[in-house]
Amino acid sequence: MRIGELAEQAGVTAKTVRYYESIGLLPDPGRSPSGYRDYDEDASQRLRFIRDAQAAGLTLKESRTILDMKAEGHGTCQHTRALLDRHLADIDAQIASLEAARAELVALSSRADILDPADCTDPQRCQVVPVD
Amino acid sequence: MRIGELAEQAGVTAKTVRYYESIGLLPDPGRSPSGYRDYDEDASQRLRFIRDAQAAGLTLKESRTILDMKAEGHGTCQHTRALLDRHLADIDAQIASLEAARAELVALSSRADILDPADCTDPQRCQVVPVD
DNA sequence: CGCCGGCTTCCAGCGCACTGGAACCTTGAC
DNA sequence: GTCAAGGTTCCAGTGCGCTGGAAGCCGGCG
Repeated sequence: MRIGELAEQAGVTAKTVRYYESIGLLPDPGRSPSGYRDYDEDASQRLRFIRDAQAAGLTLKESRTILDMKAEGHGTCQHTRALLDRHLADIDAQIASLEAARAELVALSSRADILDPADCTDPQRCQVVPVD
Repeated sequence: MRIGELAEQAGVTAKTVRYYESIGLLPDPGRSPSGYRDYDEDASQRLRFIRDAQAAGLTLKESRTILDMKAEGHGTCQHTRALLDRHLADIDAQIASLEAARAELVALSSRADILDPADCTDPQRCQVVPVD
């Protein structure tokens, strides 16, 4: 598949895909005779893993380390194991934080439900809080 | 309390606190006669909310919007409500992503458990994967 | 009294992850 | 043939969230 299709599948832009390639996060793909990049399902999976990992707070560099690990089969080594476990701990901490923030927002939101909706009639008042 | 104590309570640096103040995220605190910033419990809470919100993927600007909202009591307005709900949706999506990434890492980690630990005896081999 | 850690301001720079834009080429539909 | 959509390279710029460092002031201890 071409870069646009790949990018859409993973929910990124073609620019981002080229950027990932430039920093070595995605391997150089094959090229069509005309010079277009040509991707397979592997690339798509790899890209999706990167997105997930990134959502989990890993940097691109860290994602790369893990992907390299996977590729080289060095899963048994102490320090790679430690790296994984550290990230797991990070992720768990992040999930906890997210849930705390979520609770905070839910509280705010339900307070919005209860309070007098009459306050909302004046568009001027709503402008007070800048949304951008 | 002084800036160092506040910072430590929230797990940030004093520099960060001053930076937050400079972008209007924290209100100007009172000052001691000698010019030192003087914080109360409110500031500490606000700072902790910011950290939580940030962990949830909100930008500092968005945190500010929400805090302003809270302060001004404009919780009932349609668009502030929408803002909150949008963030809630974001957070839920992020939790899902985190859990996917978590599963992925757990799988890698447990694979590390199962595989032959004999591979780990040679320190050279472990160097193959750069950790930083 | 000196000293040191912590505070003050101000300004510059940095790392990450893109993003925009110029200039040009390819593909496929009409 | 021509036209738009989408591909190519390369380089510079952007936004976020800090961070470092200089130069100097305050408070408490020995």
